[in-house]
Amino acid sequence: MTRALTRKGEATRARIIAGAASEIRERGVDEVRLEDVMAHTGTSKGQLFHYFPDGKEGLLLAVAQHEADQVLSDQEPMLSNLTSWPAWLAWRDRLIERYLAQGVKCPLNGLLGQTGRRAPGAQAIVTGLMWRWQKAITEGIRHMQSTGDIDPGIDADRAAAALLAGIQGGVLLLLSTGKIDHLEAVLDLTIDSLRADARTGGS
Amino acid sequence: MTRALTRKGEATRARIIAGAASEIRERGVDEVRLEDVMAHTGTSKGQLFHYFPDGKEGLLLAVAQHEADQVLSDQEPMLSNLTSWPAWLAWRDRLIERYLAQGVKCPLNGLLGQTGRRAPGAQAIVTGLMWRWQKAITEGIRHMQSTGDIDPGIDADRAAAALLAGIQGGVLLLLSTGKIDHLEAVLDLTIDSLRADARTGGS
DNA sequence: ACGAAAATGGACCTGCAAGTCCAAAAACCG
DNA sequence: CGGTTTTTGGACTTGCAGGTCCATTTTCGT
Repeated sequence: MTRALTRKGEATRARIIAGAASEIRERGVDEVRLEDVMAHTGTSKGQLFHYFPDGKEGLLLAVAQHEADQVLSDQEPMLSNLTSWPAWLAWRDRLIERYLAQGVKCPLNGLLGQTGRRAPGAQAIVTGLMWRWQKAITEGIRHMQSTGDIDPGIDADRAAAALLAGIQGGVLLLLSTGKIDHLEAVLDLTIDSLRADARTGGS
Repeated sequence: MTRALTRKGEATRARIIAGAASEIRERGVDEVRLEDVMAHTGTSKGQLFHYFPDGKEGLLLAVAQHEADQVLSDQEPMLSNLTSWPAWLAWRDRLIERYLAQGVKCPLNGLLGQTGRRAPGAQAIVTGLMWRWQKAITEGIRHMQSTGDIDPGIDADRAAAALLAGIQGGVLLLLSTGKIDHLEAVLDLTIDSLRADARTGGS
């Protein structure tokens, strides 16, 4: 196979991805020229096309994957341990804190709308991210149902879908308005609603 | 003033905006060249820059405003008449129907992420759209509270913020995954939650 | 009808950013 | 070590899309 990557090469490749990702978060996909990436990572055009033969498209794809992974790992270990109400609140706090800190510089912003159009494969990456994300939430709900903290009658998948959508919309509105209020409202009200269902036994 | 626009001119200008909007919905902002707009609307380059002296940026801004208005007017008259539970469900159905029909060709997709970066003013347009949208929902909730159909104890603005975020996220996920499930789940569960609060009197 | 202002068509210019190419340097491996 | 492969630098090419310009036609107001 053509699988040949020196240790140094591996490092350079990683540096390019990380640098490009950072640059894109800062300025947006279509404001970032390959030249910017070169300057920011101390590389040459030859290197870019050496490690990403498909040019910008290939690079964007790699960046998209990098960012998608980051989004989830930033929520760990909370996201994978939604096993009690305090754990849910800790996860909530982590989300708020994270998005508040990053403000407008959101990797999702780049991934969706922008990268998605150019690189067809990026669509798949986003879909995969959402799927994994929702799956984690679903498992959290199921666990709470198994312990009786959430009414077993509700459809865990459907509830997770709604919560995930709320989060995405909250982040979107954070990007548009600069205010975190929507994200907060969604998280608090949705989680409250899950707790309420347990109390009232609403089917 | 330089305010001079013949009847014919007005028509041409409108045709350009409508055509550009359609083209952008179809292929995305950065896939649409001025040449495409010209071909699609039967206009010349001279006309484009005659009606939009700021070039592509100005045109995009006009398109953004056009699309933003469309988003809300598409929800009328339901959105402004959220005065009973059947009315809420009718609104819900209209939303589902509308977004199901338009599928991936979403004006918001163009407005956010893409137009937003290029034209600073587009950000303001999106913010304005969200604000008006949320205001309409808030008023719906307040009305239901006044008739006792929703518990007066809940924060109408906060609930509306959460619902709006859910809708945005639902649409976003529709764009990513092609499935309407998230939007449906958000609408149904959120509205159900509002009704439940009325029954249980949960504060 | 007629002069002024607006509308239209399209040739032309220009800058820029992606992509190509190759030659030199460094790393790898037995 | 020495041959081979990878890595690197950067000059050069190319295509294209946005923007400029102006000559011509149409519309408008009186």
